[in-house]
Amino acid sequence: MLSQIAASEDLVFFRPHQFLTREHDRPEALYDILEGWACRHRLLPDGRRQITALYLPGDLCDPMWSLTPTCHEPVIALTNVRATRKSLVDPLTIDRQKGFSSRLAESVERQSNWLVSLGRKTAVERLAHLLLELFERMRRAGLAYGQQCALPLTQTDIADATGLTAVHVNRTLQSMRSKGVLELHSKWLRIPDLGALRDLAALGPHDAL
Amino acid sequence: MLSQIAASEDLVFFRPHQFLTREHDRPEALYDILEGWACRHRLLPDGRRQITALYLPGDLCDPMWSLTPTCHEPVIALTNVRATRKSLVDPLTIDRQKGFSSRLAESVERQSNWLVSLGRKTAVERLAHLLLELFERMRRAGLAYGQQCALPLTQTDIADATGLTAVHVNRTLQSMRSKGVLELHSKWLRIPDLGALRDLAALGPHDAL
DNA sequence: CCAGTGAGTTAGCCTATGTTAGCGTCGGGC
DNA sequence: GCCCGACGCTAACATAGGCTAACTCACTGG
Repeated sequence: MLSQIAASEDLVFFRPHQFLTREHDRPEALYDILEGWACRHRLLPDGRRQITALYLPGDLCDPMWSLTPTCHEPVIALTNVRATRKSLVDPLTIDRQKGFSSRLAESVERQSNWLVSLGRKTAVERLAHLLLELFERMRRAGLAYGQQCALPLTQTDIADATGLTAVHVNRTLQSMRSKGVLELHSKWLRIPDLGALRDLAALGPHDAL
Repeated sequence: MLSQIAASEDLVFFRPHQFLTREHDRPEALYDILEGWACRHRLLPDGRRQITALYLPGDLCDPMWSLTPTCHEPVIALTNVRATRKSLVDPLTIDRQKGFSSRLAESVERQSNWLVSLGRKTAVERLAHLLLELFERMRRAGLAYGQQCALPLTQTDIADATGLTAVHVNRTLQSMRSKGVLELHSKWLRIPDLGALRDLAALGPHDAL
């Protein structure tokens, strides 16, 4: 039930629902994801759940831990995850990490984007925004093939990331699919018309993904 | 990427709606607010608006600019603001600033709290949460008097911070007022029963404010 | 083989919240 | 004194999205 033994000093594996980081841990290491997806989330006392960040292959989870004395939100695997563990013992090693500060900046900006999405966007806009973001991140990670990529989230995961219910995510995805702006079957996403999806996402002219 | 706050400090003033920082500026200075309130926000193409951070006296706006190459969201004054301008000059020593990293950490954590609030909480919970947070911050800044403090936001501002409409904020505040959990008239907040308000805010057992 | 589980799907009903519109008050500028 | 624009407030109506509950498929394990 706890994490499996590392195959080598740095390499670690996790199964779905396993914790990479527990709440209130003092952050001692960051995980660089090689394969699989993970998320950071929060549970309200009555069980409502909000996913506050998604981690894809190539992501560090979470760069924000380098800023805070304690992890206020747990990180869990959504799929099988293979990662390398980067010790935080010496903060300077992290600062020297190649690309660390740009990853941190991206992470902070994405959090703002999500805030706007959750606060002011409709279901269609939130889904379009999320799926575009994820596709773009997969593309940058070299994991997109043309207009397609893997998307190993359940509809419940998507609901918890977008602040909707799973039922409504289903309804909304159906309707988007029937309009031909996206396809999403069996953990596989295809975006026939990127421009159309962007229009649906209510992005500002300067919003990057 | 990290920048130092230079020794030189200028006193500056802003009027309501004036920009402290414009979108897409390269951040050259942070403002330490001495008096008045400000916010960071974002506008969607059709005019919907989301406030992504609030700045009270004693706050630095925005510590996050030290992480990003460009300000992706404008900061504007909500009231008259008096602040000192801290120039960002030397890229290596910002973390020497007294209290800077803890301010940054708080700012990052608050952003997560808001994300959960916008994604999963009801109107009552969001308002309770926001007002508690603001009261607590005012208290820490030495600006609360017993169970009261100034709260110079319009109901429209509150709506844009909580992802609700001004009309619904009004309705909900009325109902909370009639239940005796808070009073909010003429820019002045009173919280007769802090515990009751906390219960309404759907906070986790470990959520600080 | 069967039972159990997780995921996607659909339907019907329900309510929290949005929308629109209008009213009254206040304070500032002229 | 008189506008005029913010702002708070209310009411009537509209709807996006929540809630509950089934049913279907895999898939898994015994």
